[in-house]
Amino acid sequence: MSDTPQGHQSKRPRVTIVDVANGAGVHVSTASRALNPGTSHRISSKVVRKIEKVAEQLGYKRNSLASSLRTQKTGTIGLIVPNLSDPLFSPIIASVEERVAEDGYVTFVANSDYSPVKLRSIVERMSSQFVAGLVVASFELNDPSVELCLELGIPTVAVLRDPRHSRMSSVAMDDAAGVQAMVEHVLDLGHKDITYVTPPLAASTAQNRLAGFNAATRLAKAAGCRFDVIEARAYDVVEGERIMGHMLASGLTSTAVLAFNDLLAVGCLVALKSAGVACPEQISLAGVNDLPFMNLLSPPLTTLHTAGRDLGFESADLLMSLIKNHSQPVKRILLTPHLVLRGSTGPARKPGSSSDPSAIVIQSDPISV
Amino acid sequence: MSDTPQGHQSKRPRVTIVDVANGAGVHVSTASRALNPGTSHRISSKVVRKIEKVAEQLGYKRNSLASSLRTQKTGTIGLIVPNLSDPLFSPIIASVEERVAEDGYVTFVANSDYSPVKLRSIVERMSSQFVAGLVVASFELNDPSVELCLELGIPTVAVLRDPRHSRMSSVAMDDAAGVQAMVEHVLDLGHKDITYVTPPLAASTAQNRLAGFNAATRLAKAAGCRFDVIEARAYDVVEGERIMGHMLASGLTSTAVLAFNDLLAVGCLVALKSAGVACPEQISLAGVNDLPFMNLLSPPLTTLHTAGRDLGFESADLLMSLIKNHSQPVKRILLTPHLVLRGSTGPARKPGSSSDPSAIVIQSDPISV
DNA sequence: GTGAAAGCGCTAACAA
DNA sequence: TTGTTAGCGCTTTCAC
Repeated sequence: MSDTPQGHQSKRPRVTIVDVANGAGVHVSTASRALNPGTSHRISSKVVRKIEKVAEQLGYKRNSLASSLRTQKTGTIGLIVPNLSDPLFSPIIASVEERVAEDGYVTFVANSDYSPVKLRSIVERMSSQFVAGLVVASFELNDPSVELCLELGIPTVAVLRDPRHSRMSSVAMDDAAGVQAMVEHVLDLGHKDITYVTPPLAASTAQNRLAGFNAATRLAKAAGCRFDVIEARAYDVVEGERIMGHMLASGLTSTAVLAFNDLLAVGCLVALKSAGVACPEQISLAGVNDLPFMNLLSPPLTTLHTAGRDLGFESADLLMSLIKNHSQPVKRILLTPHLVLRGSTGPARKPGSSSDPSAIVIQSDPISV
Repeated sequence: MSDTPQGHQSKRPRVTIVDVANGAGVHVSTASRALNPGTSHRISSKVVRKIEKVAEQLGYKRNSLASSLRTQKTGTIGLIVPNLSDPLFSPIIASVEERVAEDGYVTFVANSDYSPVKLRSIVERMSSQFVAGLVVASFELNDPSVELCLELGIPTVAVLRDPRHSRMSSVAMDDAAGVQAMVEHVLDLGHKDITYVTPPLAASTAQNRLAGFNAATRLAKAAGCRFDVIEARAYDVVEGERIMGHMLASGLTSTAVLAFNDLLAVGCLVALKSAGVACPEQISLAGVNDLPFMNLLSPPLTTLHTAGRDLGFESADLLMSLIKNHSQPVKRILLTPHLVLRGSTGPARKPGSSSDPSAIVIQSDPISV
């Protein structure tokens, strides 16, 4: 990092509040009061109008740096995500930006790259920029940055993460319930041997989804069903492909594979295709998030819909109210994901039919893109 | 917009440079010089070390607001895109953020929502926040904000847009060449009747791609080929679906349809599927951008790859050098898109075979997901 | 309802 | 090499 960022020099010298005051023949303090919504009522409306007119003519723009320095308040909020390129975060970024803009705030974004160390330094930097608040999608389980934010006194909302044992408000999906619903869906389809692909349990989402899977299986295990959990090393398509390849090579018996997210599921799908295993006829597959285009894959992916815009909006909304009233009770908002049933899950293959592709009866009704 | 954004109150009063100076037994100005990379060499290294130690112990963080107010320089740059939710911009956002972070800058993002009016107000707001520079993906053709940025003296780089007749630097794809290559591709496949779907010509990309199409067709028209251009009203999947539905209904004769972008192409694909028209056997289809998952559609989409990360990196890099040296010559960087051939384009159907699906010989070699 | 004056925290002349 | 002083542009007591 170089340390000497430079600014631009405006061509024309900037118009300051002093210029406005002079132009209107009043004192700066009067101009300041007139130009601030909170204090303009203390000035006669005649003078206010005059000052506003002069300000308009001169093209006066308040210097927010000076204003913030004086008031110790800024009109900026920070948004931190673990991976700016993941399509999952796009609607969250967009909706947070929209919601805070309603209250006159602008948004800083930063990428923590799934690193708690980077996250910490971003939080510190944003704190030193005096952000009014933070929306963070990057907290790991027991992430020290949670406490850091709390100690720094920065209003903070965790999104898509649930720092359960802290005093931090959060907005997340009800992961456990969602996965549970997904397990029930495949059980309904007659599957008796189900594998769940989890990523490393660093994030609360990973834990919650696994908990949902385990909860659902506890009931079904009595009925003689078989359940497996396999741990992936990452969250992406490549890893999904690797892990499904691995499973197939080592004699996968499951007829249904549920993945932590769509990216892993898509990777699994790719591996199935290249191994010549039919989905859903031989193996049913499902993901989580309902990313764009999941409805257009072949087969279209059954998944849990994550309402990104709702998450972003709710978290930004919560942050705004937190900023207005610091001593608000901690809130923990859980949105319910809904099951999106598509072509990648189907009836379990008949017991007795081998996993030899040639023995499989193709019985899917093709679901169009 | 409410007008009174609030900041957070730190629990502990902040440590200022005065505290550090007192702690080290030196004057503030000495502390300031010691703590600034640009001036620390003027202080004896012994004192520098002492001051750094005290700063460290006290947990001093420079107040960037005060610093910026004094120096008229900020460590922030602004990034403006027309649609934060479009996957096309994700890698651009990510790579811009990464590149400027290397030089110690943080990134503001904002969404112009394809509105020149909103764009203008965002530019003004960012200017009043003293951004050091701007990367803008939202400029329309002859957008007045181009001149505004230039007049305000803000170093600005247009990305994915090419404000040709202005003094603004830009980084974009060579759209004309790309589309031309795409036309040649389908001509090679034997297509003699080709339709290009363009959006409204508000953006330079739209103009350039159309120009590329026209240039390519001029040559081929002599050979008796037929070319059509149809104008869509938007850039998205829904519009693609609508327009293809419309074309089919009004007796489309083309055997190849090239769309302005992948989203429109995907929409076309959806419409083809629901109309029972085989792609590519009856109609070949291609897009532009190579969005995530385009390789996994059925059929996988032939498209032009837009290197989002490269675009973002190059534009941020250019901006950094522009900030360091304002009087740099205007640069216009063009990246060459490459053709990604997949399953959605195939040989033209035999002349004489009707457009009746039942008469079509299925001859695609299936390309796996 | 308006003016006077102080100061947010920092850096950059100018001195010494 | 270090200290002195002024001031970036704004808001906010405190007077009147």
